[in-house]
Amino acid sequence: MDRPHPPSDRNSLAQPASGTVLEPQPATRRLLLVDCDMFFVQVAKLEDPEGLGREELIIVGGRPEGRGVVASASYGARAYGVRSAMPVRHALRLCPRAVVVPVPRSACARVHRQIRQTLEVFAPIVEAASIDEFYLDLCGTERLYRGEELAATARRIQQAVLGQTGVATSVGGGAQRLIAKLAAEVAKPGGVHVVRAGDEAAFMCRFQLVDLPGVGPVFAEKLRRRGLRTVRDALVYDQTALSLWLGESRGRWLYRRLRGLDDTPVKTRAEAKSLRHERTFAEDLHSLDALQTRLLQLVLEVATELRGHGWRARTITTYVRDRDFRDRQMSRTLDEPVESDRAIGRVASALLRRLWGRRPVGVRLLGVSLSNFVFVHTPQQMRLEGITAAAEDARDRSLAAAADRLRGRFGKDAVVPARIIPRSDRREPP
DNA sequence: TCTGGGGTCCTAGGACCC
DNA sequence: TCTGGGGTCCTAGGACCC
Repeated sequence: MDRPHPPSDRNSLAQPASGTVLEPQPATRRLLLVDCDMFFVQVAKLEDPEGLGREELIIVGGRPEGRGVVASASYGARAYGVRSAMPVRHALRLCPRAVVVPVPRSACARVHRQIRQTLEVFAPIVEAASIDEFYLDLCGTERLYRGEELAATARRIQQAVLGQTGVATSVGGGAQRLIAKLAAEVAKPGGVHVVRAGDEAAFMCRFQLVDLPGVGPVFAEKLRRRGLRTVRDALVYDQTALSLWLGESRGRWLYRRLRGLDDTPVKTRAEAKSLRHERTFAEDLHSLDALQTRLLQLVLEVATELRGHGWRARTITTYVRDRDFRDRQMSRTLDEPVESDRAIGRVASALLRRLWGRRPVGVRLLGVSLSNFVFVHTPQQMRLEGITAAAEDARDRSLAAAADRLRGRFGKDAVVPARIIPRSDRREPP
């Protein structure tokens, strides 16, 4: 992913450390970004070809009466001014005839996998940057494609995705991820745009600073206060000036980005680093009891997903968004990773109690996040019995596994524990 | 207009260790 | 009495992305 703060600025020409294998690198990379157009809307239509498939005005997001926002809108609805992240209520005022449907999550995940499989036929490295974006590195395919123009390859890939999954895409191409990403924006909707090596600097000059991935509203405002709105405005400053003003790492990052310099590799994605489940309530919750009840459901959801991956987690985070939109969180890292509803629930619940104690005001959103994962089959460090108490034991784990099996057979509401948290907290986690 | 849900990465201070 | 330097881990907050 493109990041505002790259961890290092390694010179790509630097000699590798001894022992690393030298791989021949082509002079310029051939990268593509395949971006699905209004992905959620397309998937919703594919799922319901006779109903939604015939509609023109579609908003995918929360319920019309709830607190949801627009996740994706059809081009018809966008013509009325509907945009992503806009509250659904507001969107419906702009476009009252629009049909509102929830995000079809499982179908999106399925279509995502189908698209990836299609792309893997064309490129040795496919990186899913999000649910609807894929970077392709066509390294080593020069002979296979017999010198075919990158734009022609891109069009064949586009056709294959459409033919095999029914999803229309826009494709950007170039020698850097940043360039491919911006080229895909230019290509929308449904086109292909490739920037030739050497044309990057000129290509960048057509953008506003806020168009650059990694420049969000806060950073854009800071730049605007200096009178900088476009890439062209900012190009007159050298790296020293930008670093003095923005700090070393951010200054260097912006300097390179303005010029289209980006040697971030395309890599197959590693496993997720965190999992979270959260809920925004239709009405703010005003009591710890009510929050604890909702917390248990979230713990159940996120813990089930954790076990589905075959992972355990060491870090548990409970977070809230207060009624005034202030976000707060507390986390706890255990000495040993856990996976059971009971162990995770005990920690999450204790954290919630502390959050509430510090600021007992109405809560609009509650969430539980798990991170610091360990594979279940990774050998655990020996524990000194009697010195530290385990956060969970074999019984907790087998109970959780049994509940997972029942939910797998009879649905997710088949087993709902009456009480994950013991009334007396005699067994504090270590 | 009143702001979802699921992610990633960065910063900065403090604890702790050598 | 006045006080090193570097590294890692944990915690809380925040920007940003789709």
